Amino acid sequence: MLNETNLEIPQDCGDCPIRHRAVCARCEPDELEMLDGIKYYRRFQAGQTVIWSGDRMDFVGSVVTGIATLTQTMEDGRRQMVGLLLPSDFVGRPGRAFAAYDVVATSDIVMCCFRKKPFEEMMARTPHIAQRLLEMTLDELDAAREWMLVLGRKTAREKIASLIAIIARRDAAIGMKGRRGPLVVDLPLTREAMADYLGLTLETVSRQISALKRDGVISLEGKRRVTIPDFNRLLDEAGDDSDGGLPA
Amino acid sequence: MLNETNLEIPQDCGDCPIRHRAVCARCEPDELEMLDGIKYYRRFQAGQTVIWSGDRMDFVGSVVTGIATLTQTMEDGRRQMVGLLLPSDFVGRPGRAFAAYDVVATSDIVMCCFRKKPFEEMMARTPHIAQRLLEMTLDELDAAREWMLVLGRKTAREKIASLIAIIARRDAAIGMKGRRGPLVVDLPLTREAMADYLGLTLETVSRQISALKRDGVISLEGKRRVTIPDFNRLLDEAGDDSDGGLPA
DNA sequence: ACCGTTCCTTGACCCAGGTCAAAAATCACG
DNA sequence: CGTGATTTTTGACCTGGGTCAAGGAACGGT
Repeated sequence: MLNETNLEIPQDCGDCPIRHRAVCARCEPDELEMLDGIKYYRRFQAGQTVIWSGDRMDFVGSVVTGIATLTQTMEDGRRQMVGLLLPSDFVGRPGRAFAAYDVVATSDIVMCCFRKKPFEEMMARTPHIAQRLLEMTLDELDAAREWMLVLGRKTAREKIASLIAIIARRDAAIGMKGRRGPLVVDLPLTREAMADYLGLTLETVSRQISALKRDGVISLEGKRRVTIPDFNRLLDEAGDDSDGGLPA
Repeated sequence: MLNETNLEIPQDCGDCPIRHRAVCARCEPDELEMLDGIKYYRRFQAGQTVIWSGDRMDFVGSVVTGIATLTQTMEDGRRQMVGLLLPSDFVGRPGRAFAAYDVVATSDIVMCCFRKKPFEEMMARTPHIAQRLLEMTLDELDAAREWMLVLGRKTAREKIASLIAIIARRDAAIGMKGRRGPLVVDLPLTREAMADYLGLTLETVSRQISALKRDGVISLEGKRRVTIPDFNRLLDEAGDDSDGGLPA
């Protein structure tokens, strides 16, 4: 666990895996070069806390590889995940000095960071960045609202099915690997993290996953790898309109 | 109910009550004048649906007066409110052709609308608008995330206390009326709408309000008017850090 | 003042999911 | 491959909030 994989990965924006999805997606070559000048990479190990809620935040940045979570915690320890950060997702809020949520690395991650001040200045001069950030924020708001429906109105079984469906969709959006036939998805979360995401207990998560497996909606290989023989069946179990599925 | 109060209220942006909080907040006089040229007002009566989810949306706009809600509905009728639109809040998403949620007028409302196309064009040329919209969207995202904690982890009693606290805070932010002493707040929502907001049934909402009254946390005058003798007590019941309250 | 409608309250009962407890599976590491 | 730590599964039981049902209270129209 304590392996020091802190080698810096100096990288050119040109071969960046998230070049076309992150805040910089719309930037012209010259703008990109300026960003290139103020960026630096940071690595975090699985389980590490990137930022504590309430801490001063002197940077913003993008997840380049790996998965992180945004969570809120009440005084008595109840926790709710409020965001799942996949590659290209943005962390931090320009114009805000203190973190509003805990950010935790769920897997080993690499982040592309910018010191807040220079980034804000650059944003003021570069509409392409602000435009892209607005677009991404609107997408996140939509995702948050969909999640409010899940949290407020769905049953435990529907919640699990919804989570698997969402992860499967995002995987598909990125990887575009072998369409047709059964999907295979890696759940990047522990049962406890899923529970925090879904407003459930980890016992209930476990029971409902077992139930979906028993009923043939999914099958498991190990604890984390899920096979989905029929995606529409899964959407049905999630209580979603079955037309909202993958692009055909 | 069918009184035709459809008189247009031609209004100058200069005396607009939401001039300094809406999308136009940052605009310079000349920019404001351009907006003025493409705006028009629409009124809706309490209970009227402004937009149905899935409908083509050819305008965006701001709530000027009154209250509206954003809700999502599942096929079987389960409903979740995902936004509460108060004066100055923005409706619609630039770049999106179809509404993602139902928008319903909870009280009589006046909206300041812009046809989508001209507004988008103007946004591209006017960074002040895009900047303000980004800021507002980030605020909404924060609100949505706070709401995810409420939906996912709070008890029914805490949910009700949270809702009252939030409405009290927003009222205070706008009105800045008589600080000190017991707050008086009008709940702009029916019990059913509160239930849709909180992921509860209306019966549970009613019971919990009665319980908070019985325990002296609030008192009621009629069904909608709430008096809060001790705001910190209310925050406590909401499960919030009691320091997050009103500015002292 | 009466009626119909809408909104709200309260009671009785029940069940989905939480809690507590223990065992099983998996993994890291010597 | 054995040992301890971590994660997951499963069982037994309980409770918060949902469901169903019956009244009340408030309001607008005639």
